[in-house]
Amino acid sequence: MAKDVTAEVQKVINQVAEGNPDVWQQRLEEVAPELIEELNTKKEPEKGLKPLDVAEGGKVVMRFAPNPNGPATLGSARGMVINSEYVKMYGGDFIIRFDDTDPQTKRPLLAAYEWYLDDCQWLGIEPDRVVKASDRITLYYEYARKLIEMGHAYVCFCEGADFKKYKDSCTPCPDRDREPAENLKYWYKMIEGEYEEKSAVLRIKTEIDHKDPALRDFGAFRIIKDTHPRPEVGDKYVVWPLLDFEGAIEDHELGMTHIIRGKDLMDSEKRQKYIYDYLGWEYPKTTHWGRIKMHEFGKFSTSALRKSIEEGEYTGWDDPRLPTIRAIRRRGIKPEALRKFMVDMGVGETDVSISMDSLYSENRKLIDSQAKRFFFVPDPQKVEIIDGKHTVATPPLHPVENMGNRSIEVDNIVYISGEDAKGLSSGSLLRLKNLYNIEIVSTQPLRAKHIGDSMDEVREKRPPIVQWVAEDNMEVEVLSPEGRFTGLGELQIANEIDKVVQFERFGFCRIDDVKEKKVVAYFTHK
RNA sequence: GCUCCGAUAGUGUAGCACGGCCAAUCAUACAGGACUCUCACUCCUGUGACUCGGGUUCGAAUCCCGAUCGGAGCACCA
Repeated sequence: MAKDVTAEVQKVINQVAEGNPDVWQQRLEEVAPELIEELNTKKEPEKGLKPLDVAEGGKVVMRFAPNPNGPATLGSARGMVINSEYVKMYGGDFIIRFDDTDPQTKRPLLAAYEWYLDDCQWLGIEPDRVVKASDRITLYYEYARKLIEMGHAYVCFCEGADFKKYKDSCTPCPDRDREPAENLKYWYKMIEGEYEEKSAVLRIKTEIDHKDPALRDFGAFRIIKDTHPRPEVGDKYVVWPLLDFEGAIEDHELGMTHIIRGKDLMDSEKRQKYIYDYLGWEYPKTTHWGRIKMHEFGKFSTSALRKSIEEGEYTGWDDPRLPTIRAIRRRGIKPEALRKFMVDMGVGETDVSISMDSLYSENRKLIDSQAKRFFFVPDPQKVEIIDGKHTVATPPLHPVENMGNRSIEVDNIVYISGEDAKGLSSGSLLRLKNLYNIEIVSTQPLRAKHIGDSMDEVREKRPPIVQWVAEDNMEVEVLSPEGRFTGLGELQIANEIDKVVQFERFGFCRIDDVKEKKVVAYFTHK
């Protein structure tokens, strides 16, 4: 019977394949014109984030769970933005959870807790709840006790290397089959501090002969006798949960519906599912994303960076050479630009190596109409204008927006950039932007004569139009990801503290600090 | 060694669950042009990709198998 249907269908298909498409088109028009319409309407590509697997009208609880052992990076921004964006889409709660359960190798930085919240706020995100794992250690102990009693966890006294041998050969370690009551006794001794670091571990029983070695009896708690940096916690505890355990318990306790995390934690999920099964919980829905690397910034680890900062190689966590949110902020990038950048990147499992170009472009569009224009001359070269008379130049503060003009007094000395001075020779013409035209008469030293004011001449002869700075000026230092530029700038820059301006033909900068005759600016982008 | 992922223009992304709307989307980059007293902004035009090999099918970016390449886990890190 079913065979007949297949044959019949095949016959029709062959017929269709043989026929002239135009004929079929006509037939379709006769039979079902509405389908033609459907054929012609293109599928609209969906904008923004892909939908999440959420029940109709259902809410969502999602989290961003950093270890505050350093400041938030651009990678962190992805977690903050995407998670909060989903919560905004579906409604629900966004939770920040500090996974600060390692006072030793990933020791939290006390200030970083605040930094994270501050950066989050800057991004326009209000967390509905903030949780610190280090406040909830006893909660984890409770579940540990339960699992021991159920026979799903045991205290293991093996040395690390020994346990690895057992694991690699799918052999239970000598401690694995002990009675729960006995395990419980050892567990209490553990948390009371009777054992030394590394001498005992609480393990979750999975399957010691699982084909994936990553899933065999994983560690849940270990002993660390370091003091926790948070004074509220201090040295209250000597037994600390590992991420797989802490995260598993918290994701359930906090009612997480969806988790987005790095794909390096895929196995972590498989391990955690044992705990969920034992406790009869339902695992949240998960999505993974790949690693994100920024072209412009090399690889860096938080601990290595911390060292470099302490040694003075970087000015701090907001050094413009670093991919931290604090650095991006200091450079004057707008939070909207960063958000859009992250949303456009989406959530994919491929590791991405992205360049900051898109972010810069996005930001440029946002700030271009607001940024006042000024002259800044890097690597300044003095030019004497032999017949230069006292003049006041009045360049507009913005080429299209009506922001008024600045005024610059000039006598017979100007400075142009080393780059612009490079190609000059006797007879070269130059337009000093918004001032007048000059002709070079000697290069060593640089001298020029005034040859007219009109733009007509400029349009005709097309000399380079360059920015310049008068004799009465300010020293300007620009800190950028590529290094440090020093030069001269016009006096009015001093009024723009904390603003993003454009140094014409140089790039956008945020004026960070103004002292007597000296300005420090952070380079935003070109 | 064992185990898991992934692969679309220079970069990032859409399309893949359900094969024909795909001579493949959008952004950025790059090139050319318009505008402009900035190399900014804006506008126009152009460049540029389905990793490879088999298979299934009338038809494959989409399904299947293999290879290659890349990433990750097997921690008393997160």
